[in-house]
Amino acid sequence: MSNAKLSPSFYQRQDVVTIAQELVGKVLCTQINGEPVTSGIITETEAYCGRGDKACHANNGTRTDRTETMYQAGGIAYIYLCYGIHHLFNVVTNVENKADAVLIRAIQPLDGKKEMLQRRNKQNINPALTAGPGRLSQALGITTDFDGTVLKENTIWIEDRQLGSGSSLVATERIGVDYAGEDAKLPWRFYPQESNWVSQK
DNA sequence: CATTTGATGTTCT
DNA sequence: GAACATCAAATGC
Repeated sequence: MSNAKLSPSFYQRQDVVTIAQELVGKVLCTQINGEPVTSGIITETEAYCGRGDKACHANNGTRTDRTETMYQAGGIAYIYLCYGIHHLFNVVTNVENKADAVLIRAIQPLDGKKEMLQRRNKQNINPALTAGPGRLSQALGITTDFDGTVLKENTIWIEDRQLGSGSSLVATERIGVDYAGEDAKLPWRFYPQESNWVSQK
């Protein structure tokens, strides 16, 4: 059962925080415009809940053209532009009209390292290549063009390669959400204790 | 080293 | 206009 793609039933569970924890160690893969597959181990995630979490774009039933994607059933990509420059990749979870999502903040490169270096205009493989939500999206060729894409092969998908869990997960406050008041303190950011591939240390 | 700043688009006031 | 789930380059020690 290695290389199993995660199925809709994985994403459509109710507890976005559990899903965020389980996504760490899974493998995010992309194949953009017929280019070689690029992939990496997910090393950092954050959970966002559409109900009672002020840090979430779709909190409190806020529906805009941008957040409409998050209200769809789990198992699709929610990608939006941050600070006018960076494409941030999220996995939509839960069922239709429950706007939960998991932000992927960092990966560790596996396949297609050459393509990732080209897309990032870098010479060497180090955490600056893919550790950070804007960085990994650029490395994998993810743009807002793929907002709402179903997570399946030949574009964007996630595999469970049964990689040993390695070290235990650390839970901390989320990054860059100070504006959310009390909700900014929720320990909904997860990464492996011993990984160097996280967005800040 | 740390801190500041410029880039840049979408959403909300 | 201001703020924003950011990054890289420039500036200041």
